[in-house]
Amino acid sequence: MLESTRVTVSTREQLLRSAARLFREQGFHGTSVAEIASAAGITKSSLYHHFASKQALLGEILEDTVSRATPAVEAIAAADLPAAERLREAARCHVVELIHDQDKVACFVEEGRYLAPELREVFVAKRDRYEQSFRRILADGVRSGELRPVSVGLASLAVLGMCNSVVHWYQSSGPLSVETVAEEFADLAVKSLLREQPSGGAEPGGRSLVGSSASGTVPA
Amino acid sequence: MLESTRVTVSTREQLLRSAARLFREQGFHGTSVAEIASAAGITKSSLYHHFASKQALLGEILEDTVSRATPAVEAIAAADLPAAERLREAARCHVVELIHDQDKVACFVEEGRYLAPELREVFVAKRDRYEQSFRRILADGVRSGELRPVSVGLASLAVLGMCNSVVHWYQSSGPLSVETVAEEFADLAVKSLLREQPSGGAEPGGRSLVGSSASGTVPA
DNA sequence: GTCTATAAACGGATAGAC
DNA sequence: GTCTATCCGTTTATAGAC
Repeated sequence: MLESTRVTVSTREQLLRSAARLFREQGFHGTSVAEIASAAGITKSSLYHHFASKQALLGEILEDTVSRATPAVEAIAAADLPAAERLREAARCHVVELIHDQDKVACFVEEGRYLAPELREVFVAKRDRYEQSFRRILADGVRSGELRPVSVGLASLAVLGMCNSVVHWYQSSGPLSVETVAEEFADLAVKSLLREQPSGGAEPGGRSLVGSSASGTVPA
Repeated sequence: MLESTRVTVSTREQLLRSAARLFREQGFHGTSVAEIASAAGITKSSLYHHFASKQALLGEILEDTVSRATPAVEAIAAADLPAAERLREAARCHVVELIHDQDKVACFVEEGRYLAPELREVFVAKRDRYEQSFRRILADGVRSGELRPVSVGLASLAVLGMCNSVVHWYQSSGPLSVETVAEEFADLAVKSLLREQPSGGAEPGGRSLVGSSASGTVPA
């Protein structure tokens, strides 16, 4: 590390980024190797010097994603905190990571199913391990009575499905900050499962002064 | 209607069903016209007698879906009921319809973005109109104070994202009934947004006898 | 590490016979 | 309505020069 911050990126990483963006926009099968190479500023043939196949490109995008996200949620799941707080933090972390590298995560969520059988097996195992952290938190919360006695399997899929959907509409150029979205979604996840509301004491049917809390409209 | 129940299906409808199944499994761009025709028991050329293009096939799948689902949720949104009850019913209805024609709805959720620009404009407008029913219910609930003062835009996307995710993992051959999933998800949606929990009075930190309420494990 | 050239297969779509 | 045969552009991937 002789240089302070590297702004240039290796051709290899540039190819991964271009591929992730195009796979997200057009789908894995809707994107040609030539397009990826062109977006990275080289020819199709040169791409094959860096990656053995289009499949290998997708595989590495998914690997990048899961290897970065898994340690973070596993640490949260293992923390010495009430389940509701761990759930909030895990959901928040999930959304933040998702937006941080939106193209690659979108590939993880949407295009992972197009991996060839051999690679897909590994992918599914790693995805399951990631999701296991959420199931663990929910199971803890249900066992302790902190959370409602829901089906842990269903509720985990619901929370993850809700959070993952952010990848389809969030635009960093839009009015909503990463933190706003992450905290709102984490809040929805926790409140949907909490046994007791730490209520302010307002009566049912009471009025609210607020019509819509967040500032802007949400892009389609 | 001289015959009681038609078990045979027109070639045209058979093509739509085959296309929806294959688009769902392999993606729009990952499916060839020849595969669709073959799955319906005819040749590629014969398919072009029924549909002008692969795009037209996708367009009609989406049209089928939206034209069946929209009236149902619009009736619910307009009903003279508390917002929380309308939300529960709309979410339940959404999940039931989604599972009822899972292949076509999966195309609606996942493959609609691959429509050619002209057709996509119509598609997006119809999808927005569908989602508008959810926003309307949520806005009513927030205005009346029945629901928490959340951002209606964000919360609608959260609820729909959560419900739509069912399309990715539900298997009718699995242990979970349509009704179980629909009611659990509707419950999560309502509880995430309700201002006051109609609580049974258990104390926070209390114990539950139930580890996991639904019967079986959930498929990956 | 990048290029030009090319292989070999597959894609959507059409022509025209029956 | 379905077929066989075909057009022709595009696809993934490779060979081999620089």
